[in-house]
Amino acid sequence: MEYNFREIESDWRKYWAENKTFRAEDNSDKPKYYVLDMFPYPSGAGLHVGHPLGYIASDIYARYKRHKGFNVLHPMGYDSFGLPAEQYAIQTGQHPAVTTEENVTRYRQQLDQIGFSFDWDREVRTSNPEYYKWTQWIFKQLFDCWYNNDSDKAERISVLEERFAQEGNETVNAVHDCEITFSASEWKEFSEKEQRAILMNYRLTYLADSWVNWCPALGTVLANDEVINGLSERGGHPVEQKLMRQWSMRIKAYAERLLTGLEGIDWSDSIKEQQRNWIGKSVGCSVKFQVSDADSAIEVFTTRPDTIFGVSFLVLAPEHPLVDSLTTDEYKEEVEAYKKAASLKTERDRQSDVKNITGQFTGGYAKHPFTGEKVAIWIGDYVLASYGTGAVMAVPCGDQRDWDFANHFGIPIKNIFSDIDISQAAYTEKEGVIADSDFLSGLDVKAAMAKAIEEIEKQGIGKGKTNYRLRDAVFSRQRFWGEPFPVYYKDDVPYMVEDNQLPVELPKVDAYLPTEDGEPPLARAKREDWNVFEGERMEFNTMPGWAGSSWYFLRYMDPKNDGEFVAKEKADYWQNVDLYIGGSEHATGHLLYARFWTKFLYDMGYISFDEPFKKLINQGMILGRSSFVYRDKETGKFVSVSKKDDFDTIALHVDINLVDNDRLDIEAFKKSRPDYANAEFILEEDGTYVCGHEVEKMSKSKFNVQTPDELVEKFGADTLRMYEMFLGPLEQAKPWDTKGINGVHNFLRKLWRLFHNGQGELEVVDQQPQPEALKTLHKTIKKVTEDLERYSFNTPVSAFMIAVNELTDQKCNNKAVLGDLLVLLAPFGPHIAEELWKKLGYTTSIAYAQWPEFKEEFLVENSFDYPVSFNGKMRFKIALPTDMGKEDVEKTVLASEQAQKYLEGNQPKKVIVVPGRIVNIVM
RNA sequence: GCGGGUGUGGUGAAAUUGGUAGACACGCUAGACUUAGGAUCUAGUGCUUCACGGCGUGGGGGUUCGAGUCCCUCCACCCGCACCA
Repeated sequence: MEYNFREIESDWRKYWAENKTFRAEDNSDKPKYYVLDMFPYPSGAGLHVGHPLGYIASDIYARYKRHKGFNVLHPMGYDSFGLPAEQYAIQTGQHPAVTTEENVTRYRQQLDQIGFSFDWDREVRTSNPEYYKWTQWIFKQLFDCWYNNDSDKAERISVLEERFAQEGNETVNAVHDCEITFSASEWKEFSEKEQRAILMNYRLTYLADSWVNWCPALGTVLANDEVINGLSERGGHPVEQKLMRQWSMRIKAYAERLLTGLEGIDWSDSIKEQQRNWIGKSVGCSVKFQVSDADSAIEVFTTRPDTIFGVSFLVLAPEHPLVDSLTTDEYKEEVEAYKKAASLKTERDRQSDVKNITGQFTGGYAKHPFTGEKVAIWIGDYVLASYGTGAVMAVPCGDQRDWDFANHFGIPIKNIFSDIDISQAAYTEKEGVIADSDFLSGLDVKAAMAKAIEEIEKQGIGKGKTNYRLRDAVFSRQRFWGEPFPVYYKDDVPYMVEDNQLPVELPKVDAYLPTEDGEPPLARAKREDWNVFEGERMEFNTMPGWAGSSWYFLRYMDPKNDGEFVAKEKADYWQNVDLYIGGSEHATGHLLYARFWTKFLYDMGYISFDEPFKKLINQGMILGRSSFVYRDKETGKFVSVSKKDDFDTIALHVDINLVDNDRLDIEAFKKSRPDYANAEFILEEDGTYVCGHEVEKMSKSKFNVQTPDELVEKFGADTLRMYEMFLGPLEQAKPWDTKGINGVHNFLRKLWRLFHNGQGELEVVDQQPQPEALKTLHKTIKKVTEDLERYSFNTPVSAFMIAVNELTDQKCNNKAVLGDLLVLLAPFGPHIAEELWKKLGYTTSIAYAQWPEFKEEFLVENSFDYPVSFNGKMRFKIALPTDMGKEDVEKTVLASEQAQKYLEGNQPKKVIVVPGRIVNIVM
């Protein structure tokens, strides 16, 4: 019987589904292991070969862990809220839920044919009301909490209210935006509305007027991680700054913990570094500069308090609130003009205009806090309103931007560094000796910093401070297809919907566009269209894409629980994700938000771990290999690649399905489009048309999309799985190339033949294995096990090929050896492994067969492989027991016949021994 | 500018703690066989040389009996961040 993968694979998939082979138990004596993929957004395009790459790797690992005796949780679901379904809805009027349902069905079909061992009973979809009920509930928890810096965790807002009532807010060490201070009695005097407005400044999710990234083309605001170089991540539309009343998440509260938490998790340096960058911690201090002719003071943030005597001017952001009051009449016009020009610049303009130095003197002066000298106050758009205090003290001798600014405007530069020349550039190194600086003179930079902060604090003009670049995350989207907020308004004050009324479901709307007044689509819903309606109106915004994905890994533990987002005992059993696989594009988005929410839920005692993903692997992107034909502009003929330079041609993408090994299938090409029916060609000498090629991102428009479906049809799922792994290291980006897939397919055929005789009948013997077969087997056990333990998925495939080649040469058909080999192979090619396993006479699925144990004794022989003369050295490759010490190896080798012959009675100069390996004898 | 990563045959890539570089596979060459299957089998395939040999892991230098691997330095490419005070 031939290797009939089609029949085998569909049979086994049916068997697994019917028997729920991969169901994870919530209670088990076995140790748990949680393997998770980043769940996909079910787009209309379906899966291409790049999507399953990570899923295959995680599936291999999950199956491996089952063989190793773990109770494995390996679920899958859909991040099913999102923009494309909504855009489609706007165009066609079809409800996004319908589109989403269709796409999910298609995804499921495609996923199913690859033979994944998901526990589908635990599937989650973020757009299901039973799911987003709990997204809304978590939002409510965040609303009901504030961050206490003293206990360094989130606490209930009721605790805060009590403290306000007892001591006011001055003694409360919270992360907040509250600009006023009040006493206990004042607090009690406030109306409820006033109290709620104040509390809003403390809540972990809050409604406030904030400067947000507004994308007119998408008609919604975006979070910072959704904006790349001033353009929207989706669609690449321009983004502008706009002041809007929006919900935000006070992620800043967790900045320090998000930073330190990175140390304990096993993620790649590059992702950790990206998160560190994004959080952007800088340690320094704040300093107040008294404005000369006014009562006000300008507070600046600096990381170099040691250079305070080098200050020669201050620069404020054009948006700084004090600018207007500082500006003298003389400069009013120029300052206004500058402010206007700055406000017209988009984020993108400002970034691309970095080298252009601009600024404007305000006419105002401040007093240097130590020298009392006059310090000119400028405005400049290189100072960002949103970072620090929106004002900087400029030290041209120690900061290149300040140096450039001073030189450009002819401001004198004071040098406070000993023996450093600053005539050509600023001295930005954080080492050296400070000079000409009163009490700091003679100190090195480090000591001067400490001393400066001490002095600043003593004088009460500032204090040591840590700043983070991380901004609070905007949480509202003016879209339809997202989670509704569990929020209603009464007297324009937001209130939360009661728990027992959740979920607030998406209401029916007549169109998915914003209203004429520019309100979000939900504003179209009538009162009766809402399943919950309270107060004067409901919240019209919806939550962003990352809301549902920030906690979904918890829901898999207890997907059907209607009373809690996850039962405590289930979360305690499963703990955090042991292995998480997905793309690196979520570094500063999903991966950061999920960590934030996990830490919050931990603070609240709902879960007992504060990092969601222990080990993270980022699979590389699979790129497409596009094919091109070259059309002569003059004649319209298609010119083969080697001759294209003789003509004036344009390159056209050609569907890769019409191309095999760069050779164009001319007949199929002619049929592919009516206007190609009479195409003429200029061919190669051998009469074929050879296409050009290029590596690009896989996309429909480039005709370079390879779907897994066709490959499964042609070669089977096992071949596809193993080939995707064989392609190269998981984490590396690589172009898709189907060329080598035959090699993997042939390997599986060869494996099949190993079990069968020439007539195609099963032929295995159940007796004592040959030593050489055992050697091959145990070599493979060692290799595959070690490789999987270090998450290497490509190298085991080669090991299998070597094993099968060797066993074929040995004509091995030993049941015990082949059985163990099948277990090793099962994670990679589960269908063929199951089939052959059954043929060997086993009645239960191979999925839980015990992983074979490596035994060194089968590899070791007490003999010298060969001695070689090597540049005056005698080299032995030996295989000796590893427990034999270096000295014993040396003695044994020297005593050997071969060595004696080489030495001819002389003493060796040196003997170098690597145990279990090689011995060099130097004469 | 800062940070992270990668450089190995025609191609994808292997290579424990430094220990025969190029395993395995694709492709290619020659041959065998056939029940034409994306078959199978045999031999070859880093460069160079008729050969002996020599040279080879981006370039240069170093440590070592021995370096793809460790150290220094330079180069190229990729990714992330970037007037962040």
